Amino acid sequence: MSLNEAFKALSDPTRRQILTLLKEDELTAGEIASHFNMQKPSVSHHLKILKHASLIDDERRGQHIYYSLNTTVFHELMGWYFTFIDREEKK
Amino acid sequence: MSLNEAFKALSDPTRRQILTLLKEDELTAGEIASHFNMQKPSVSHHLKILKHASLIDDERRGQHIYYSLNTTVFHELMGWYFTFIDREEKK
DNA sequence: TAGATAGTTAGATATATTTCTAAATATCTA
DNA sequence: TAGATATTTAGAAATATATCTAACTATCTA
Repeated sequence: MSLNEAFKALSDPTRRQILTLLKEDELTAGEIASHFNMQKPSVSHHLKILKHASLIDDERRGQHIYYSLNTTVFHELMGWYFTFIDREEKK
Repeated sequence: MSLNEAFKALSDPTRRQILTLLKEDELTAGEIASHFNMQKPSVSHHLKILKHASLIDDERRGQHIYYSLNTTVFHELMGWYFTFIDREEKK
């Protein structure tokens, strides 16, 4: 999965806030939605984009779907940013 | 300037490539534009967005405007990402 | 199996973004 | 100062994105 999707996914403030919520612990779709002033289908759409970018994982347990952070891509993104910081030391 | 602008600016592949070009050295608007299959006004628009997000600086020298990286916001973004990676060590 | 609860999908609409062409501004040089 | 070069601004068109409501799917429980 290209970082392209991740950069796109991270460009929306709602999606970044969802990730921030998931830093603490996994949450169900409903719990996530309850944090926002937005209808559930809209939140569901954001979750889909985050999942597509591999920034989160989902797992159904009974009636609920639990979402959790997947940090693999965060590491890759850090690597990308690091190439910009890194060059300063070479000067 | 909020990181919001930076995240938005970074969501476009052309803009990320402009930043990558500027890792090597400062470049004029024309030099940057010559790397893309796109008219100059479109590149100029991307430069404006990067500048607005404080990801680059510009400086006119005679007829040319030189663009260069401004790494301050890169550091701030790294900090944001780090809060996601960091929590893994706490487990 | 019917009803309730959790969540997604579909489709519409409003807004934002990307790109283009044409025109304007800034600087240099003969 | 006129013409050439570098770059941006303005405005239009096409595409993408975010959000909503209505309807659908999945699971649980009485």
